[in-house]
Amino acid sequence: MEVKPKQILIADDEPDILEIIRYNLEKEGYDVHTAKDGNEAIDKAKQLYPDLIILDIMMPRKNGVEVCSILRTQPSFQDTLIIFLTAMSDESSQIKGLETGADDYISKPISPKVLVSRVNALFRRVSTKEAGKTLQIGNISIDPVKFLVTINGNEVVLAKKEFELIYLLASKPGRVFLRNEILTQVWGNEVIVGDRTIDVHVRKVRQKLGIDCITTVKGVGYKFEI
Amino acid sequence: MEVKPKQILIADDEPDILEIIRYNLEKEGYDVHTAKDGNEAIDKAKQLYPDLIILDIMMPRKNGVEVCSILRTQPSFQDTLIIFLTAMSDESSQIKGLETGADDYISKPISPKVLVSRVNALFRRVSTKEAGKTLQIGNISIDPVKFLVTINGNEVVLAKKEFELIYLLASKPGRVFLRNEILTQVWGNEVIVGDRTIDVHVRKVRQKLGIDCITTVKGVGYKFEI
DNA sequence: TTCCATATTAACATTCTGTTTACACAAAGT
DNA sequence: ACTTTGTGTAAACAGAATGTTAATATGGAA
Repeated sequence: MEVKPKQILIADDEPDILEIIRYNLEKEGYDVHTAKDGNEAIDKAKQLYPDLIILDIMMPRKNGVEVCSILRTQPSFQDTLIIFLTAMSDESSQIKGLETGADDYISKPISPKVLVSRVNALFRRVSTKEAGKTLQIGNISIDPVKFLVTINGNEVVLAKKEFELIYLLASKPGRVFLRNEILTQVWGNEVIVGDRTIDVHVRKVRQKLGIDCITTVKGVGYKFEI
Repeated sequence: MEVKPKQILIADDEPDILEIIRYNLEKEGYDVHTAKDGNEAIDKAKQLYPDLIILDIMMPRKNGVEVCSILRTQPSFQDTLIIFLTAMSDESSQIKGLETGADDYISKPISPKVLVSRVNALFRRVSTKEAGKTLQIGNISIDPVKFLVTINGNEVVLAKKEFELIYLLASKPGRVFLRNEILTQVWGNEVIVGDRTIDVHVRKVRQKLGIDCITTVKGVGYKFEI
């Protein structure tokens, strides 16, 4: 299975820092996006749904802690990884950061080596338990390795996009995914497709699976449930 | 996910101050409304139900403290954030302000930086505990992530507006929401709809839930209670 | 290249939601 | 009793959102 590079969003008001981080993370094979203040970070986060967000604590237009708590209130960012950048001395923000729901923090001045290893470690930590795993919901299993959906032992073959769609939805059964969210997660954030594209894929999945496990929430999005 | 920008109402009789504040807060991404005296502040507050009200202490036609205590007597403004603007020297009003039920005060002359950070801090304080959470009242649970209302384990599917309505009411069980308040919270303050619109939605919710958890308070509004 | 499956669009059909209209009903005031 | 005011209900409608189908594009494999 072709693995998309992880999307990382970095927010810091110092362009130099931004570039150092970008350089080192892109070298590692990540896709890096940047924002220069808190509000831009929020906007881009909602637009990209990145896998990891790195937030400087001290930023204009909403500091890192604020951005973090705002994002965390939304279901879509409940499980997004967040790392804080803190001034070395500032211990209290470190604590506060972790309280607010950050997954890690990195002290400035930044050592590229530390940065990269922390980021890798974080992805490793979640990937071991989360990603690439066969989902099992009721009598349906979704195996991303074999690229196979099985219902009561019957194998169903899905096309790539169809599979990614059902895999996304099924990764959090019950949770509603906004159309926007689905678009960026499955199609990628630069691709622009028409309104009906999602529907058509949903339809095909429903059709192929034969059972009714994708529910429409009108005006909102879709969710997986049996 | 669509998030409405926070609504802020500012009341001050000096147009310059009004504009400075407006400029800085709009830059932060907030929606700003203004009033030039105490009475206008009250009127606009009741019309907008803003998330935050910034009141100058010295104003014609009811000063800030008066406005604050008047608003605080109404349930609808019990949880609205209020900040006072005070003259630097005037310590007694600061104390009085906090006694009256303000959440913070800012000394004049105003530093945009201080202003913005105080405002952000205030929102952060409340946002961490409030938003996006599953409500649980008695045997009813209202889950905005799954977009689902559950009564004794039975799932009830509501349309978007219906859900937003019940979620608002249930967010403060027992508290009466004025019709106006419901309109601005659920429909938004620019949308104009007819008188019966709320009723019809209330009716549909009652119907779908099957149990009687929305109480009519005639001449006033509705409240959630079991 | 040609073939084939997949992905996307376009056009149209369908469903559902939100809103209004019209009227019934209840409570309170005169 | 009559009027006024406010809410409940049902039906009807417009428009939004989604479903469906077929046609077209795309891209990879033979």
